[in-house]
Amino acid sequence: MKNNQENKEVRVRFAPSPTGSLHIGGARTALFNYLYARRNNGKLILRIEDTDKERSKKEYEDNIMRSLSWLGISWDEGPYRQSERESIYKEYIEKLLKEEKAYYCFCKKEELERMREEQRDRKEPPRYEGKCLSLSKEERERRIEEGKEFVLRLKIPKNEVIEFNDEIKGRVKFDAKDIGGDFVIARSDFSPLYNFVCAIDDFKMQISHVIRGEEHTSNTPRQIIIQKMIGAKTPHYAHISLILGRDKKKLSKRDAAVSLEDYKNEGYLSQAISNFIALLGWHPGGEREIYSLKEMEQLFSLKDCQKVGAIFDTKKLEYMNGQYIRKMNLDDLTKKCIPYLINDNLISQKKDEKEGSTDYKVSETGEDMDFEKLSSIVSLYQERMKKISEIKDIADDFFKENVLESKDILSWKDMSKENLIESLEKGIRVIESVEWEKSVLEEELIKEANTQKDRGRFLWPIRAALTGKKASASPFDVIWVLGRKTSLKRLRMAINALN
RNA sequence: GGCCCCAUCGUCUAGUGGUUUAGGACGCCGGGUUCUCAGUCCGGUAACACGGGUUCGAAUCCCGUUGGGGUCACCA
Repeated sequence: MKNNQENKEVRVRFAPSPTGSLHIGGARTALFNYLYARRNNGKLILRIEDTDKERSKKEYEDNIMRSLSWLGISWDEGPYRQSERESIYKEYIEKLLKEEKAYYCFCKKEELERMREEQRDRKEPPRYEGKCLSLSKEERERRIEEGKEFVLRLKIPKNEVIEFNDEIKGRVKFDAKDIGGDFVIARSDFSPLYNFVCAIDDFKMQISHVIRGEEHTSNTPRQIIIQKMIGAKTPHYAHISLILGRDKKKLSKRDAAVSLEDYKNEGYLSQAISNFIALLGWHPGGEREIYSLKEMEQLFSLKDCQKVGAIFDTKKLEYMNGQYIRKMNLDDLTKKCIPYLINDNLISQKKDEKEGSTDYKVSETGEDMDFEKLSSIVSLYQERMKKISEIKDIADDFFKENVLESKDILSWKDMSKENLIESLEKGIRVIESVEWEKSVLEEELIKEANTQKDRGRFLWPIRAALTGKKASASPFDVIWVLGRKTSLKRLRMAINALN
């Protein structure tokens, strides 16, 4: 006999089907389950719903688990795979058949489709009317003998109202006659279908709370019926509102980036993603909106979940990601930036044949570059990045031989060629003679800039010559990071370009 | 179409009958800092879908209308 303690244990599950990579919606469902388990000292079970053998792929299963881990979601049990539990389902199918709660159906697909169309035309809800229910035992056996294709259907009790208390939506009622008739629970090879395995597994795994997307609301009465038939207790249900695309429809593959891995690759931080998607449909109240996973684990409650779908707005995600990037320590940020620089062939990792602090090589110049230098480059853009991937575009000039694609970039307001050259030459003189100390460098450059009628006349050409960009970090920072030698070289190249 | 669910600024939301001239955040606009772009600081724009009730009082409760979403497979 189970004691109360055991009955009260919170057990939730995340049950993805491995037919695609983990996407934003699935990630949020997983997150809510995880948070709920943590908040209530419960367990999270990972269950792979791979009953569709055609569409299920191992690579997707791997992707899902990888993405969950990346997000910081860990599970306490599993992964269980439904493909490995077929004997359990078979047992129940046979039991139901024996008790005549399920039956064989030999109707052809085309036949059924025609029937559904007719029902639709008559403006009736499409449902299976139970044609094969009346087949005699002999007839049934004869057809099986003949090798006729069949499926197994569940005998749905008529005139019954299935009611459940949704933890988010409140009381939800379904009329048994509205759930589509005697639905199919297994194919002819006895391989079971979703609603059936889901109900069995939630029971077998003693799931206390089923937290899943709203699209499953209408499956709930079917699963409750099955649970009743096998004498299982129904778990609590909570259907969370959907994440919508810009078109206000369920977020789907059609929407730009939906796979979590895409976001990871673009340089979103997992903390930013979990924070952001959690707040899409959940809010603990008040005006705060930056929460760590740990904090959310303490605060999460189904009561604070929104009933309405939320549009996925990338702008705010970007903002939030920028916030998290700014909060990172520089070494960690640099480590995250390096793969993007390598991938863009701006730098390469040196084979560690020799001892030494130089770990990287600049592809274009062949120059060595150590981690410290890289992090000083990254530091200039920590406040400017929204996504890590931006580093390769925003800071590429640090890894190039010639940054000046066009001399046009050098001009500032109405300055003449002579004026520009003059500014660049002044810059060269300051850099050549100044004591190599960042504060002194900045001081001297500003002093020089202040002799102009506007500082831009001095600073813009220099910064442009140094970076080849309209937008960048300040010339002081750039010179300091670039170093005296490279800075002078670039300024001279700019003068040459003007002449 | 049947069934189910829902409805506060463009978006995410706070708000659970009076403390609200409806608060915050993103976005957008303007300004300060500034050679540029960011960042940062300051300010502004903008919403209770509509109509009936209930009540001394409704964004908050009830009903209806409209609108939106979900779902109706031998997918999950």
